[in-house]
Amino acid sequence: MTKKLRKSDWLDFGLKRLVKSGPGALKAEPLAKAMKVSRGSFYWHFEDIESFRRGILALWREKATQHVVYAVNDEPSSEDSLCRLLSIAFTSELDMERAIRAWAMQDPDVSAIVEDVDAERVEYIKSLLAEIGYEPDDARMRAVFLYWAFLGQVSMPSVRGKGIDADGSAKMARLLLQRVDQAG
Amino acid sequence: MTKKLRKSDWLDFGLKRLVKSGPGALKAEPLAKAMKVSRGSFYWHFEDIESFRRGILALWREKATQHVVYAVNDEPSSEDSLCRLLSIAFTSELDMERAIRAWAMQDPDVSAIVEDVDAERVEYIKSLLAEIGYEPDDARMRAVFLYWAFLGQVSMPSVRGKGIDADGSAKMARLLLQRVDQAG
DNA sequence: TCCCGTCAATACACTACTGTATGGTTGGGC
DNA sequence: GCCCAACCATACAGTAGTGTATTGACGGGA
Repeated sequence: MTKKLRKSDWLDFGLKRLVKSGPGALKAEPLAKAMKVSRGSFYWHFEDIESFRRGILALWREKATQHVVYAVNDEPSSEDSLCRLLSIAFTSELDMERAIRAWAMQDPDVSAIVEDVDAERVEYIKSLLAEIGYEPDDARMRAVFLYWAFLGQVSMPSVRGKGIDADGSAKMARLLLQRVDQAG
Repeated sequence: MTKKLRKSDWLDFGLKRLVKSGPGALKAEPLAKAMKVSRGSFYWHFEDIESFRRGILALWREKATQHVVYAVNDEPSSEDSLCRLLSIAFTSELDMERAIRAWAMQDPDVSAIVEDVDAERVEYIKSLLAEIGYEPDDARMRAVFLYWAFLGQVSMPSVRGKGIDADGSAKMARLLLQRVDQAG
C-alpha cells in the first residue's frame, strides 16, 4: 500500500521543499523525514547530496525554459508574443524564481545555471524587440531593463496589491517601449 | 601585540563574510577560525548566534538608511536629488544588497527588515516624483518600477559591461520618467 | 517456486557546529 | 603590587547531518 519511490519522486518533492523552505531544506535527513521514509531510500537513488542537488537544478532548468517556450508558440506576431510574455512575467507566481535565486547566491554551480537562463531570456526579449523594429543596441538596453524589472518584482513581491497590479505593470512596460524622438 | 577584539570587530567582520560567502558563513566557529581566535571570544561578546545575527542585521539597516541620507542632503532640487539617487543606485557596488537579500530568503526576521527598507526607499522615490509633479498614483507606480529595476540589477549584476553601462541605465531611467500625453 | 533486482530500515562511524563551564591572561585603577 | 574586569583558550556534552554497510521486504520473470 505504501508505494515505492522513484528518483523523480525525490526530485519533485525536493523542488517543492526548496520553494517552500529555501536551499537549506535540501538535505537528505529532513527530506526523508518529511517523506516518511528513511535515508536508505535517498542514498539508493542518489550517489550523494551533491548529485541530488544537481538533479534538482537540472529539473528547474527544464521548467524554466519550458515556460518561455509556451509563450512563444501561440502568438502570431512579435508584438503579441512580447505582450503575452510580459503579461505572464508580471502576473505569474514567482516563488520558484525567488527560491532558485536565493540558492544561487550561495552556490556557484547554481549561479552559473541561473546566469545562463537569464542570458537566454534577455536574448529572447531582445530578439522580439529587434523584430518589432528597435535598433540592436536600443533593443538590448530595453530588454535588460524590462528583465530587471521582472527580477525586481521577484525580489520584492510584497508591493503587489499596494498599488501595482497587472494593469500598472503593463502601463509601465509600455512606457519602457516608447520610442524617443528627442533625447532629453 | 595581538589586539583584543570588541563587539564591533566581530560585527564588521561578520558583515564582510556575509557579503563574501553568503549567510551560511554567519557561524561562530568558522568566523572564529577566520579571525584566528577561539569561540571563547565570540561567546563573550554575544549571547548566542541569534544575537550575533540580529547585530549584523541592525548594522546593515543603519548603513542602508545612511546611504539614502547621503544622496538627499546635498542636492538643491527634487530633480537633482532623484538624478543623483538613480546615478548612485545604478553604479554602486551591489554585493551587500545581494547578500542581505539572499539571507532574507531563508530567515523571516531578515525578510521583515528588508521589506521595511524597501518600503522606505520606494516611499522616498515616490515623494521625489510627487514633488516634481507626478500624480500620486503615477508617482507610486513609477517609483516601484524604478526600484524594481534597481533590484533586478542587484539580482543580475553579470550583464554590466555587456552593453548596459551607467549611460544606458540613465537613458532607461529617463524613459521611465517620460510623461504620457496619450495612453496607447 | 526460487531467485534476483529494486527499494527501504537500521546501525554505525564521522564531521561540523552549538553552547557551557572553567580556568588563564592581560591591562588599568587604586 | 593587588585586584577586578575584560577578554580569550580549552575541554566537554549535545545536536544535526553525511555517507556506508548490512540486512530485510517484496514483486515479477524463468
